[in-house]
Amino acid sequence: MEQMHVIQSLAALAQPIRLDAFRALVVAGQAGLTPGRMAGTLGVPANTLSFHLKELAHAGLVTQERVSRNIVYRANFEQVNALLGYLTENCCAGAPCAVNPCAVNPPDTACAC
Amino acid sequence: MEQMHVIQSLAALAQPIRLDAFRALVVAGQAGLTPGRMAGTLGVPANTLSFHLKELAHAGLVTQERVSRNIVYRANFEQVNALLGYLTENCCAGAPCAVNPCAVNPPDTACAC
DNA sequence: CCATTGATTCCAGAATAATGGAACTATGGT
DNA sequence: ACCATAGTTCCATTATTCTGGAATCAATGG
Repeated sequence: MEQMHVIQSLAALAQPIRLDAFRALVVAGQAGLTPGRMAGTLGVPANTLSFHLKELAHAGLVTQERVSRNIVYRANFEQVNALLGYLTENCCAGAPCAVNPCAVNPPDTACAC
Repeated sequence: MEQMHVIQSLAALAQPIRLDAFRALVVAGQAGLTPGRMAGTLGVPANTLSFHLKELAHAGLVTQERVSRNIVYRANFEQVNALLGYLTENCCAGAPCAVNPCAVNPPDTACAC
């Protein structure tokens, strides 16, 4: 995952409406949610929500699938995991440290915690 | 960790200079780095870097300690872990899912993965 | 106490992001 | 073909963030 893409993902999540929407999708899991539903529960105008969902989709954090009249949005968990891993890559130059001992990082990164 | 603070942390990381600086601090670990060093390696004017470091500090992602003429910045790992946990809280409403099986979440959150 | 080095603050211009009204597209029902 | 519903795109306004020159503050050495 390269720098630019990470920035884009972080920026996508760094906005109240988008963070709420994303977290709702995380909770919804495989079932996903439609914009209509989200607009209702989050109390956001449809066009504004659409704008923000596009940001999330563009960052690859959510996927869209049309189902008849509706469009179902789902959180993209792989993308989130990749993002989390990036932040602690090579932490402490390999020395034992305070980062989550259960290793967000894949084994090939230098972090030994 | 509340919503507003999470937004602030994500926004702090969603900027190229700040993400570079933060990752450098993550790698540096307990030793930390001074603004002077970072300005050199990152190729950023001192005042601009200072502005960005303040953003990171304000979000609680880094700490500062004065050591004689220098100020040593260090990454705050606890804060990062809290941030990562927030993103996948209650994922999939408790159903088994694709989120990191090694559980970024503390045990009391519903995610069973 | 003055000079030097390391770092921050002040400021104003430039760039980027967020908002919501109105118009548009797509699907399905009658 | 027509209408209703679900979502998206367009656009202009507003608000926020980024940048770097100049001035300032803090600590040390002569």
